[in-house]
Amino acid sequence: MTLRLLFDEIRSNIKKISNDLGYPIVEFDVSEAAKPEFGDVSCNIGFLLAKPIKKRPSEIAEIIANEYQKRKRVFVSEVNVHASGYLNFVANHSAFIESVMQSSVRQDYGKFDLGQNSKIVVEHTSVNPNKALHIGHVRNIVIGDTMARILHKACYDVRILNYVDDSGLQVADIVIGFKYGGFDSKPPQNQKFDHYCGDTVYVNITERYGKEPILAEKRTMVLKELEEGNSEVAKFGDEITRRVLEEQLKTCWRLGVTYDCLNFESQIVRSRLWNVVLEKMKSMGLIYLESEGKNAGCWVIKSDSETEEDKILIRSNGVATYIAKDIPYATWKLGILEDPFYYKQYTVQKNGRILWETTLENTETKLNFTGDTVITVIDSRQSRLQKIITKIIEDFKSKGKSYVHLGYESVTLSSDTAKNLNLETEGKSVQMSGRKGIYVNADSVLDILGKKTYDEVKKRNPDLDDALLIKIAEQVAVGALRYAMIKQDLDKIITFDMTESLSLEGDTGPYIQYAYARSVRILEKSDKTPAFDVSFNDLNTSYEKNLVKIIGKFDIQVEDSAKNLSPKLIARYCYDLAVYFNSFYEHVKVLTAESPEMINARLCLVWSFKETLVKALSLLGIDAPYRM
RNA sequence: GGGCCUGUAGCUCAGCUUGGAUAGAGUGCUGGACUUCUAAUCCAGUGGUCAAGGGAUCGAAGCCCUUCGGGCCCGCCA
Repeated sequence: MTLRLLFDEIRSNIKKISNDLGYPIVEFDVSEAAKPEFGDVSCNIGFLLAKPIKKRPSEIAEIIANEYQKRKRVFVSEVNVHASGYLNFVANHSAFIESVMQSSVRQDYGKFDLGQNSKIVVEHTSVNPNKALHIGHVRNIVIGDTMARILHKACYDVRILNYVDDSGLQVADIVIGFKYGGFDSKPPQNQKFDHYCGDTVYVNITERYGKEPILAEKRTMVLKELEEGNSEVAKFGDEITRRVLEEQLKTCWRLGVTYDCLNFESQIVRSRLWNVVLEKMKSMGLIYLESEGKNAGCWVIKSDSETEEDKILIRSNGVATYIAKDIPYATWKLGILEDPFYYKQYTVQKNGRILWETTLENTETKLNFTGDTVITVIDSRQSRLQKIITKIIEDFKSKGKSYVHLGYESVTLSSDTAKNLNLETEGKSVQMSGRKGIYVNADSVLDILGKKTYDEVKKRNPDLDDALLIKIAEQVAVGALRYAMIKQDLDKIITFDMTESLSLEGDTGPYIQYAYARSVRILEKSDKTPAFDVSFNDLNTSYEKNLVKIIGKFDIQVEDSAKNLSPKLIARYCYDLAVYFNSFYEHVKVLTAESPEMINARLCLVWSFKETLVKALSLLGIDAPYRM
């Protein structure tokens, strides 16, 4: 019995009692008690029935409590009425603890069958392949990757996609840099190619457009050639794109992120999927040829409201707009149209997962990366566009809610960090911009964090060899960055400050990892293997009870997080686990407990905690080092 | 002008979906705890007109309306 089973029992009993008493049906809430002194579980049914049956909440709670006493109650030891009107329950300690301990050591603990193996696509990252990933991209990547892991835990069949926009202006810009801007396509020694393209070539070329009209002229031409795909420029563009992509992926893998398939925009364009979608939209009457007004001669999507502008899909000169690349891609992800692609293996990733890529050449390999539901992780500046796509897809599928835009607010740079980039902002934070060179690269942050944690781990663990120190430092650096990017609500702006992000205390990834290392250490120092076939009744301090209770909540957290597409709930859960463990650690001695039985019982609890934490952290993509 | 998001402690944020018990963390500041399973820790104190006003409710940080402050989006660019 985890907490969920306790809730379920109380819920069904109250429902029965209320029904037997002839009360009207109300949507009452059964939830964890707000404070320990109230008990373990609370129910608000008294408040809800107060009006319909004209009794005071506490009076109703009293009646139900009396009735509850008469019923069979296996997992509830006490039913109390609070003067406020709440109905409070105390769990049967021995039954509860026994069940949490047993279930928490199971390999699949925390799993909750919400998805019933239905296919779900998560698309994230999707960074233009002309630059290195900066910390703003990291937020996207971490949200997408974490969500994918949580959905998998909630029994969805998850496919992860990364969309490579290799035919856009940004790629054209660096192609121009190499072809006409005088840049060598070999980066200076020791510099990653993506850093070189983004930090040097891209920033330089966009700056020169104003002064050198010849470069600007080349732009349109290069862009066209990239889309069409047969020219020498297109081949060169493809080569450059792939070199950048490879370096970007290295950063993603460093963060513990993997994918199933890379989708190249150029191929979507060249596959002519757009024409099929267009004809279908015309025949379904989803788009209109405007005959008058400022949009005369354009195919448009009519807006619902009067104030919102219509969205142009095809210009009066017959050329499709940007959104025309997104719509066929969205239909492809949902498997609405016949798949024009073949697939070939890009690489095998570190975790053994094969990464595929789309191709238009017939490789005789047909795979399926579509889903019944598609989640697209894009920052909320794209909300308007995503709303249009969602609407069109709904018209296509008529099934509703199959295309979900998971939006999030952007990452800005604090004024201090901006100052380090020679940018004076008068104390205000500033939006990042790849074009203007205002950003902090993900690799740099990880390197700086890694250096700091390396020194710290070495100081604390002088006995460890260097290779291990480096590994631990990297795990802590990644943990710190991933946690910082995921703990906050999606619609809050994250202001990134380099100095602040180096803090590893308090509500941080390393704090949680540290709790794990402590638990491992206890188990390591004990010469006994914990035996679980005993009674745990003696674990009855508040520190122990709290820890058991939080461990017992894991599957509920997974459910909530998956249902609400809210990855931060798992981050908070990990933090709470660590807080309760640290408190236990300081107040309750394990290895020097009063009896061998007590030592064993507490070792079991530590083991349970360790297993649960490592599973929860893995949903965040954070490794837990055993020493730090 | 329209749309989306946001405003809770000095600072950074939980809580708001689904109204209910004394509004919680981290950080900062003050003080305390290492001969002890790792002090990246723990414990105590400090700190709040939940932006403002109104409404419905027995009851509002939460729901509705208005106002104000902050951010983002609204091209026959991508």
